[in-house]
This record gives sequence, C-alpha cells and structure tokens, in this order.
Amino acid sequence: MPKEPDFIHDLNKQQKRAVRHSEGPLLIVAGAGSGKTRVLTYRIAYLIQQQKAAPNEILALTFTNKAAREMKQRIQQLIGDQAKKLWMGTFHSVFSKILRYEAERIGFTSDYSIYDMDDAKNAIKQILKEQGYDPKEVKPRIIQRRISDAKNELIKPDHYNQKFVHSTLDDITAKIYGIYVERLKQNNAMDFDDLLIKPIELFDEHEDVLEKYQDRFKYILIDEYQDTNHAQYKVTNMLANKYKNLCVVGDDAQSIYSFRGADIRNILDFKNDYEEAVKIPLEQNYRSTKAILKAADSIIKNNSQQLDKTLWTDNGMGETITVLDNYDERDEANRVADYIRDLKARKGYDYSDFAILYRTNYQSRVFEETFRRKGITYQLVGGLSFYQRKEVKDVLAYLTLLINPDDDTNLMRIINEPSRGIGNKSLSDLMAKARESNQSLWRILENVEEADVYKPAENSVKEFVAMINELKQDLASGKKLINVTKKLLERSGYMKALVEENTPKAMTRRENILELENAISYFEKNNNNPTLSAFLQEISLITDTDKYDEEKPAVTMMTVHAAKGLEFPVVFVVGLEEELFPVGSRNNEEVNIEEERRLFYVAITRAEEQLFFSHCRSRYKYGEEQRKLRSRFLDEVSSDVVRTETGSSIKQDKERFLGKKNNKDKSSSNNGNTKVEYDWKKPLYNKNNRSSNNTQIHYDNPDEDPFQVGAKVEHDVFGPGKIISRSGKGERTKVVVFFKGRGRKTLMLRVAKLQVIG
DNA sequence: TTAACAAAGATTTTT
DNA sequence: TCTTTGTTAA
Repeated sequence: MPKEPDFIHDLNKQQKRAVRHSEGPLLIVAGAGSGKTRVLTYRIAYLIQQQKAAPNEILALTFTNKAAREMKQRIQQLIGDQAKKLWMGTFHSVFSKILRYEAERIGFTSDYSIYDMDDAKNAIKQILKEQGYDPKEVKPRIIQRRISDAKNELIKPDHYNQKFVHSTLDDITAKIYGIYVERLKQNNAMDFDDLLIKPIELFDEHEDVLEKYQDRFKYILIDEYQDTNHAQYKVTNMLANKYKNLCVVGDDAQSIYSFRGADIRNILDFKNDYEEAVKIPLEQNYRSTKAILKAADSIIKNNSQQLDKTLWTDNGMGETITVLDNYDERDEANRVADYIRDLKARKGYDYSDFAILYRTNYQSRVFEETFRRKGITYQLVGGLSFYQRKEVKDVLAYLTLLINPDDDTNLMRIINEPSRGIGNKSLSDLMAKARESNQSLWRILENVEEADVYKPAENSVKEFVAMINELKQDLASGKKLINVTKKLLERSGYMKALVEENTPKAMTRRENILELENAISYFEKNNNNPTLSAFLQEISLITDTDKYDEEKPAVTMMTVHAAKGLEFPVVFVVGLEEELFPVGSRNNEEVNIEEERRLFYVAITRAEEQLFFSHCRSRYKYGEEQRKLRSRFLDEVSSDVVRTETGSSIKQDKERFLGKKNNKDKSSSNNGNTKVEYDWKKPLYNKNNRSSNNTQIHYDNPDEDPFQVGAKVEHDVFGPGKIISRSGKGERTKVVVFFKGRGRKTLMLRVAKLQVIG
C-alpha cells in the first residue's frame, strides 16, 4: 500500500477518521461549517492515492453543478489531472448521462428531450384539455405536483389508483398521470423526476446493465444526503449493493427540501439500513463566531427530531447580532445598504463579503432598485434563470426539434412563433388528428395534405416542415452548430420579428439570444464531441445558482435555499416576519414549521463574522400595504447574542405562538384583531439618522399634478398616449404610458417632456 | 387569425 | 404591482 499522502495532516482527528475509513458504509454527520467538503474531497483523493479505486470507479453525487465543479477542482489540486476522470456531478446530470448510453433499452433514443417544470406543466395542461377538463378548475400545477410526488415515491400510474382513497382529485390525477407517462414516452422526453426513476426501471428490467454499473462504481459518495428523496435513495442503494462502499455526508439540521420529496428519514435511518455502518460526527465549526453559533443552536433546539451532535468552535465570541426594525421594505433595503456602506468604510470589508438572504425571490426587487440607485454593485443569484426566458426557450425548442421531432410539447411551442398563420383552430385540428392515429404531431405535419385543414394554414405548415428538414440536413451534413442556429434564426423569421417589434423588451430578447449563441459557440469550442444533443441536455440541467461568482466584487442577493453550502463574512437575513419567514400557508396546507426553522438555521450558519436580522412592520403585497408581525424565530433566538440597533436587548415573547396553531384564520394576522406588538406611531429611530432619498420637490400636492393614472398625454417622440400607472415620489416619479402602436413605455416624469392633452 | 384591451391572479423554496 | 390569460373587434 502506498505511503499516506502529506495532505492527510491538514485534517483534525474526526476528519482523518472519515478520510481513512476504507470498506463498508459510512455516515458522516457534518454540522454546519465543519469542513465536510474538505473531508469529501480529501477522501476521494485519498482513495485514489491509496489505489483503492481508479478515478473512473468513483461516483460522487452532489446537488448543484457548482458544488461538483468546485470539488473536482479541489481534488485536482491534490492529485492532478486524473481527477478529470471521476464520475462527479448532480444526481440529475450523472443519471442523464447514463440514460443517454442506455436509452434504447427502455424505449427511448439517446436524443431524448428533458422537460423542465414549465414544459411538464404545459404537457399536463394539454392533456387536461384533451380530456375535457377546464384548466381553470383543475389546476395543471396541482396535478403536476401530485404526479411528481408519486414519481418520487416510486408509485406507478396503475398503482396510484389503489393507493389513495378515491377523491375526485385522486381519480383525475391517476388518469392524467397514466396519459402523461405515455405521452412523454411518445415524445421521447423525460422530466426531471424521470432522470431519477428511469434508471431504477432500467436496472430493474435489465440485470446486466445494473451489474455493469455496480461493478464500475467501487466507491459511491453522496453529498447533502439529508436532501435526497426516495428515488435517489433507491437508485444509489441499487448501485452500492455489490461493494457496499457507500459514503453519505449530511446534516439533518439542514434538511430544507422536503417540498421536493426529500425524506429526512434517509439520513436518520441510515444506521438501520446498513447495520454495519460506521458513523462519524464532525462537530468542530471553523466558520462562525461563538455568538453566531449560539444563535443557531438556540433556534434548532426548538425542533423535535434531530441527530445528536454538539457544534463547537475555537473562534472568538465576535459581535452580537443586530436586529433591524423597519417601517417597510424600502426602509429595510435602504438601511441594509447603509450598513453595508458603513461596514465597508469603517472595517474595510469588500462588497463581496456581504450577502443578503431572503425567503422568497420576489423580495430581491426592492433591494435591486435601492442598490442600483445607491451605486452599490450586487449580483443576483436565482430567480428567473437565463435558460427559462421565453426567447431562449423558443430557440432551444427549435433546436430540440432538429434531433427529436416527435417532441410535441416543443413543437407546439414554436410552430406559430413568430406567427406564421397556423392559429389555434388549425393547430387543435392537427393535434386531434395526431391523437386519433396515435402518431406524433410532426408525422401529421409531414403529410398535411391528408389532414385536410384550411388552405392558408396548410401552406404555412408545408413551409415550416421544409424549413425544419433543411436545417436537419445541415446538421446531419456536419455543419457547425452555431451556423445552424444562426440560419434557424433567419429562416424562421424569429429575428426579423424581434427587429420589427422594436421595443426595449425586444432589444433585451435579442441580447439574450446573442448570449445563447455565445454559449453554443463556447460549448462547441470546448468539447471534443460537441453534439447538439449533448448541448441541450447539459444546459437543461444548468441553474442560475451555478452562476454565482464569489470573486465578483459585488454584494450577493439570493434565497436561503440557494445559499446552502456557501459562507460570507457578513450576512443579512431579511424579511423576518410571520407569513413570510416562516412562510404563510397556501390553500390551507399546513406549513412545515420545523423545516422553516431549519431554513432559518441554514441562513444563520452562513455567517462567518457578523450577522443582521431584519424585519418590516408593513410590506406591500400585490400593491397593497399589509401589516406584518415580527417572526416568531426572533423570539426563539438566545437573547444574550442579539441586540437592537440602539444596543438594548430585544423584547421577547416566546409564548406568543404557543397553542395558537399557525394562524388558521389568515386575515386575523393582518388586521387589528390579533395582538399587534408595536406602537404603530412610535418613531423607530431618529429622523436625522434616517436615510431619505425621497426629496419631494415636484408636485407636493397631488391635486396640482396633472399626470395621474388615466390622463391622456402627448410625448414629442412617441405621440399621444395614456398613463397606465405611476410609481415613485417627487423627482423619482415614473409613469407607464401606453402609446398607440408603440406599446408601453416607462418614463421618468422629470425627464420626459409630457404634455397633458384633451 | 391576429392584435388590442380588460380582467384575473400571483409569491414559497429547485434539480 | 406586474404578468399572464381571455375576450372582442378588425
């Protein structure tokens, strides 16, 4: 056996144990900031260095592409280029690759499409319509949700019926589920869930395939094990069954994905599943100050079930945590911005040292506006991802058709985009024909003459088919991807339509398409076998979270979910209000308060040096002001580590939420019926302290301001129009004006020379 | 068939 | 508030 590598001495005792463990199942319970990524990377490097396995015999599964990429890089630093041969990636990307090799065995081709949530929802909506349901009454996303849950629990359509009591919704779901599965197969398409459960089917039905992969993967490692769902549990179990060298790393206190089917029992019961499993806890935290750890610990103690462990740290006590009490979200954003500037100036922090974490994506908007106005650079992670934008998805849909013409969902998406005279009527006629003859829509299009639709549409279809076929030819003859894409944009008229539209929106879309072209060129240059199919599958699994750049000199804004696994010197956890964090219940479904609490725990433990909590007394929702109660979590934090801005301790009221079951009556929390704990009029802080940007100069009295909603106005470039909405105050008043033939424009009242007419 | 306008509805979290 | 969906007129 080779001599132990020097790098083993970088580790503490427990970490060494975990790295040296060789045969058999291993459970590493890794508290926040305890160096679990380090253990994983070192363990993999160690296995290779000790010649326990070759790089391509090790399978390491993560939850984000970014985590995989980084881990690979770090291993490469330890053992060199052989790290490139590791099987390392997200569950979804690794199994989509395996499925590409083995697709034929389960009745797909290797060019199968991957449907994201949006595509899947569209497909379900289409099926609902065909089956005579009104998508308004039976909501596609509810059905989708149920189907997804069933899939993750490995319940097949024909069992769905038997499993549930027959409510109407169960019956509908069972029916749609069956058709959906069939339809996807006809379309040669898989949704995200399929990428996990199709391998299970594959292995079940083909012993030889299972054995092949069992033999290959001598060691299997799984990161964030607390967030695996049943399907992920099952598929890795199957693969590990031969060598039983399964190493899982996780922290039950950080399980935050149950809405995606993650089953916390996978980690809690690991010792039961594998009796011979060795359990190693990592309890020393290297990340945070004592104050921050204490806050985290005082929160998680309120949860009932968790694995035993005590986090401790050698780090100093650090600063106390500051609670910011704000009027509303504008105020909140302003003050967070001011704190960032102040800390940067006084303590020498860089913008990249700060993170703003929130529960929901829409909270980012106010922060973005404020930071832009104040000239603070920021990077937004998450939200609507690049690859989910309409124009990008449209172009990708065209490209998908070139290799997978049977994909009805993508075909429907672009057959009349830009409009080429194939309207709803003709389309549903064609679709009906397809269903009748059990063929894909594309086959019907290829023989439109026989379909007997109305003439102008028929001609358009013929042209469309000719265009797709021509592009297919180009692709088959080895023409470069990027050139095919450019030609496609020309021939389809997609670019022309955007150019003619000539709105700012259309401009952005063109820019996005350009960026997509760049992505294609880049892919083509940096891959040794750059097929269209590989490109499409790769990007359909990319998320915006993967884009986060820790080097970028900018404040990071993201959801707490997206922040998992990251760390920042200074963290602001904002929007700590009831019905927001913890979230409010939706259609009477009960909120999983323990998971919300774990989420808060994750947020806190992202901080290294300094932590802020912030909440608002009122917040705008759908343009209406709502009063907010401070989050219960603030009452749970150990009171000796938190202070208000003035330095006094915060008034806690732990009894406040006991016995009151999560505000069944939603309205009561927003009007005066419940005990509101604030004196509403009491000033929050000194007036001069307050950062005010609303210099009221222009029309102080609204009666004198003629530019109200509904007013008819004239612009010297755009001509006559009507004010649709207005926002902002004083100098910053903006109005949205609808100009005939030119669409909506957002104008600054101060800048645009508007005249009231009529 | 399409564009223009009005009305409804949306905010959990994500591979 | 902003975006998506439905209805109506051309």
